[in-house]
Amino acid sequence: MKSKEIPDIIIGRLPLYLRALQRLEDRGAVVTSSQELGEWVGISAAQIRKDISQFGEFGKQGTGYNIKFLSEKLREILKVDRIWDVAIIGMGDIGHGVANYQGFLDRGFQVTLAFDNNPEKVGKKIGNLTIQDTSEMVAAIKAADVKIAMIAVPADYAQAVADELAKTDVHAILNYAPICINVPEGVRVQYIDPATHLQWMTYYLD
Amino acid sequence: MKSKEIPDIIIGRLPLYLRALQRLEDRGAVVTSSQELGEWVGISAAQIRKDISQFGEFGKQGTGYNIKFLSEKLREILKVDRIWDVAIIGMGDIGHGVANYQGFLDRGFQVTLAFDNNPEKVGKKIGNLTIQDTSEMVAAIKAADVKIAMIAVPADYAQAVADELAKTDVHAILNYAPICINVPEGVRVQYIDPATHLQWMTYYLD
DNA sequence: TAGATTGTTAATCGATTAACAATC
DNA sequence: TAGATTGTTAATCGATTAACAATC
Repeated sequence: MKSKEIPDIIIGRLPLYLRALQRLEDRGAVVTSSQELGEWVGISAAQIRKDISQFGEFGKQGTGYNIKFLSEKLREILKVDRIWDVAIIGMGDIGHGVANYQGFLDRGFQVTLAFDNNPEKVGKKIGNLTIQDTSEMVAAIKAADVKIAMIAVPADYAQAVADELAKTDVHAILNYAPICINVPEGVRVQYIDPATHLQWMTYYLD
Repeated sequence: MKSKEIPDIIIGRLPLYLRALQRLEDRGAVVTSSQELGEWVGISAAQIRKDISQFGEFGKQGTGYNIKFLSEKLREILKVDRIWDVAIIGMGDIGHGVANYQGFLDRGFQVTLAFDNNPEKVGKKIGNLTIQDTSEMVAAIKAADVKIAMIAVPADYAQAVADELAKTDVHAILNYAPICINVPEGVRVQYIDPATHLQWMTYYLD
């Protein structure tokens, strides 16, 4: 058991390893090596061994890693050996897409609350989810003890939503609004902005 | 004019600067400083100055950066001083969401081609976009001289789509499928996988 | 035993920060 | 001129890679 803090950049790679392991397992593989896993995720074998070894000795010399065992360990480390409830704020196109997204459940998440401030949308159902008014957000999130939220409102409202979320126990925010938000100490934010990703690549086009 | 290669990580920050500058401009600001811009994007002032200075001397000592001027320069550097045509492959929920996304046009992109291999979807319209059969993809992308594609098919088909795209002039791929794809030298790939982002944060939750 | 692959250390590489002269 | 802020250099910090003993 290490007590020193693990660099955030290493934490960020674990989900990629887990994702690849799950695919290897689906294919019926039982063991893998840092070499093979590295090819699947596009990361050097040395780095994968170093990353994994931060958390324990999960491999066997001469053999490699047992896929099921390592997956389990990674799920425990990342705390996705359970299902987390997630709230979405903003039920426009993006919010709808995310609410319908089928890829969450087997990776540790389910959307259980949805909010919008448009009275025409409030009360509508998406699957078995009923859209609530944003004015009820803080109370509903507190009551459900939700820790994770996704912001899918226009950029101009994202900071206001983040400020409201600060009144709850939400400590992880996935922000789809194309703007950097300020949050209290201890709250993590991740950003998804397709235009930003595309602009990163056009630099290299001719 | 510098001839040495600019680190990719710096290129990746330029879109964030540009995004913040556009918001500052919307607010009516005329000049900004590395200090202020840094607060908007969550990056140190020193780093912003260093990043920007890789490309020229765009600021004025004692004054800061003219927002309009710097935006223009960044758009030129990133080559988003034009509109790029983009193709989407896979018209499920994600593909639909991306096709309808309103945030592309004023940041340099427009979706002009959409493909799916489901005969029931082929021929349907999304806005003024008609879904074509994936079998026509290579020919259509070549004919339209499209350089950017977004993959929104299930994980099991993503590599096959990438292999087809390798036959075209597409050199930038935004991959929504939760899998790492192999592409030829010179082709760039960016990934968007919300579950991966969420799993990065659950580590820190309790 | 021989072959393979881990876990770990030391060396390399690259990125960030601090500091300040230049100058608007 | 005095104050402010850039552009840039040198110092620090951290991450990646290479190499290999340990061991399955």
